[in-house]
Amino acid sequence: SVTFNVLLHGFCKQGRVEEATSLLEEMSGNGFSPNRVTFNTLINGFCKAGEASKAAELLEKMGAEGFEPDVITYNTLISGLCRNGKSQEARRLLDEMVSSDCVPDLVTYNSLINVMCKEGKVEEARELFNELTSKGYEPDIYTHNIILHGLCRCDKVDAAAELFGEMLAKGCVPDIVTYNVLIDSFCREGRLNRAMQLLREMENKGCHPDFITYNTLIDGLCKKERVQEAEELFGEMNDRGIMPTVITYNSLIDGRCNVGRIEEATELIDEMFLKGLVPDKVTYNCILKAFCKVGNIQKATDIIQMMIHNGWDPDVVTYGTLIYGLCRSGRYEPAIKILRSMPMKGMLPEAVAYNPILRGLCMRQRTREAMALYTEMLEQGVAPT
RNA sequence: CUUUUUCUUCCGGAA
Repeated sequence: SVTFNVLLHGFCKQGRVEEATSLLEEMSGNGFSPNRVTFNTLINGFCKAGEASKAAELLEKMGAEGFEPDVITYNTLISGLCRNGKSQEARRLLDEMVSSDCVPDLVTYNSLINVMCKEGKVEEARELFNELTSKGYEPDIYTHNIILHGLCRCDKVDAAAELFGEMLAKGCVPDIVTYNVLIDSFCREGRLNRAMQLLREMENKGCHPDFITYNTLIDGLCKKERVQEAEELFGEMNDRGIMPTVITYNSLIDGRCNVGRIEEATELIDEMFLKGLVPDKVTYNCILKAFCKVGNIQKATDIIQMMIHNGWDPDVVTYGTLIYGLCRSGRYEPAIKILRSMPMKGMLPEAVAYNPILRGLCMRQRTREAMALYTEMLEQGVAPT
């Protein structure tokens, strides 16, 4: 059954949880009995696929088949529920975990610290981090990376630098994630040269950059409109045999678009297909935005068609962008029409979708229509920004 | 054999 669990894990890692589930059912019919690891694997699979409720159902089923959840089960669900925005349920599970004498381990604490950071409660996270030692746990590389990332993301760069120093002093060796976090942080601060320097530093320390390192730097350079340097780095990445991902291309595409190289950006889509990479919604949304900005509604519509043709449903961002584009071209009626069609596609327009229309109407002395639309927006329960 | 950390479009947060 170890072999079978490995197989299930493989399916889950590829996001094919449904297939994993049916495979399990099939095997159960043939007399195979799942163990705790089997359940843990599937619970994790559902969590990662964004189906937290199905994961919770599996917990029930697991109990019904006589398996008590263990630390790993709880850890998986706690982080999974939080990722899916169900932190109150996670809280409940944590209590259940403690009351059922299942002792939280370092992984549990790392998850909790991470959630606190993601919720913007970095101070609270730091407190828990400091309490770890007295609880008998030594913060590991995960703990440090989580806190470092949390501090960087809320611009507490000095605190982050200090922690990094402490980390080194304690003999905790920075790993590739640590470097990636720091490089990203430098990029966001606009200190691109420092970020590039860190890339070379990590190599000297024997830590080899991976695709995330390059993606981070390429995106950072693109955001600063240093697209040519980003392209050079992209070349370096290829030379070293590090395969680009969809995210690499999305960054480059967005970068080229933002410096007005829309045609060249579009060419990258073809290149992606040649490399076996499948452009995603983000890819199309980037190009769409570029055409909208220059008021080319025809090309904008074309790209949406291409997106649909390749099997992607336009999302809120797509619609928001198109509405923005139509407004820029003064075409308010079609913009409003699209806005109104959104609920039929199962999407509730947010304020972002209304804003360009409202702004445009106001600037064109069509305040009355703007007010009517604004009232309508409030009636739909959309919060103004 | 299973659980925790890092990268892309829109928005938000802060001002």
